[in-house]
Amino acid sequence: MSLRHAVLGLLVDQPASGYDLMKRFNTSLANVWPATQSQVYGELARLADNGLIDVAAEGPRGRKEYTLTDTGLAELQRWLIEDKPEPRRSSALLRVFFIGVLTPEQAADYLARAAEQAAADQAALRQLQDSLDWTEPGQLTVNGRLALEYGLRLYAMQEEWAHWAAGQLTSATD
Amino acid sequence: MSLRHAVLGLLVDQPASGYDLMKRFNTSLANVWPATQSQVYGELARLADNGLIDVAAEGPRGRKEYTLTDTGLAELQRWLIEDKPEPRRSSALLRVFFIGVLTPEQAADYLARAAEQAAADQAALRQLQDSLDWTEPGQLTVNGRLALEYGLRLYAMQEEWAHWAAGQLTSATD
DNA sequence: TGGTACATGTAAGGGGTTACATGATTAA
DNA sequence: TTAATCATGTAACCCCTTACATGTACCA
Repeated sequence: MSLRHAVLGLLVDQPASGYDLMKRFNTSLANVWPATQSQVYGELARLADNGLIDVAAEGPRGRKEYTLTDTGLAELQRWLIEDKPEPRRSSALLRVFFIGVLTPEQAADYLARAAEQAAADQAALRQLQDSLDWTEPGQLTVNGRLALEYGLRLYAMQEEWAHWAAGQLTSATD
Repeated sequence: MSLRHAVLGLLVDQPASGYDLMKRFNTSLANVWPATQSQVYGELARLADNGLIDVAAEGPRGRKEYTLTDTGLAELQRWLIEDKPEPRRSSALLRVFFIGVLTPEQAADYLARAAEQAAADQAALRQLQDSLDWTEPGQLTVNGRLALEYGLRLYAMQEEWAHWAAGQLTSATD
């Protein structure tokens, strides 16, 4: 149930409406925890019911601006420290498991495209890194840099692995 | 919708009952695509309805042994080649984004534990690698090796990153 | 004969995605 | 005045998890 904690985290020090939050989800968290509008509004209602957030102000067009309560902040901290990460599913790895049903040519092509994709993703992240304004300090930018570096390292690893795996397949076919 | 393709993949060249499949999910695919008994039986019924698998034999205790049909194999191959990987969610990265709400000590502790966890996961995978019998060739073992290597590289990267991130935080706090 | 392994299924509830539905405010 | 932006909400459908429910075959 991490959507709830993503919402809480985005409200730390920055009160926002559901509409505002959607923008933050679509920019800062796009590569980390995507969420849809329908999900966010539902979760906001639930969090308010449970006292983890408050409606601090109402504006035009029915705008409701939410703030984090003490209870909400405590829950966010608890989650950060206590909760164990859930088991991960990887459709990419699942494909690798079954790559044997393809012809050697198709398999080689698949791995080549995987390597290209990883390289492209890495380039896109690097561009994002260059485009962001790192001059003004703040929690999101500092921690965003850590997350961004994780992404860069992940894509680099994926690219190297795909090349290695392609080599393994060709040597096995010989 | 990858569960469907996991089931199809596990049935390639190896007819099985739902019970058999559960064993394969809990061993070969445990770290790649976990599935529950209730999911597997439901999916088998749906796949049979859609003609992607057939009941090839019935045994004691109501056992139904399924085989892949030509349509099923074709669908598996199509998925391998055509389908794009879905956007990934990472609760680990989400935590990193919000690590600023912890005290510096708590944050350092969190990253230290993340590094330890990655090291432990890597060690567990290496043990699995050593314990498996690689002598008998077969698609699953060959491709399983590729997937295993991916896991080893991923955990290594996570460990290195956690150490680096811890360094970033301490230098920022100074 | 009694326990373990084999074997299949259903139900309830949570979370996610897509699509639908509606309306107010602002700026050109 | 009209188009873009702001703003919230609901409904249907799919996937996943947990728990419940039932019964058969085999082996010691």
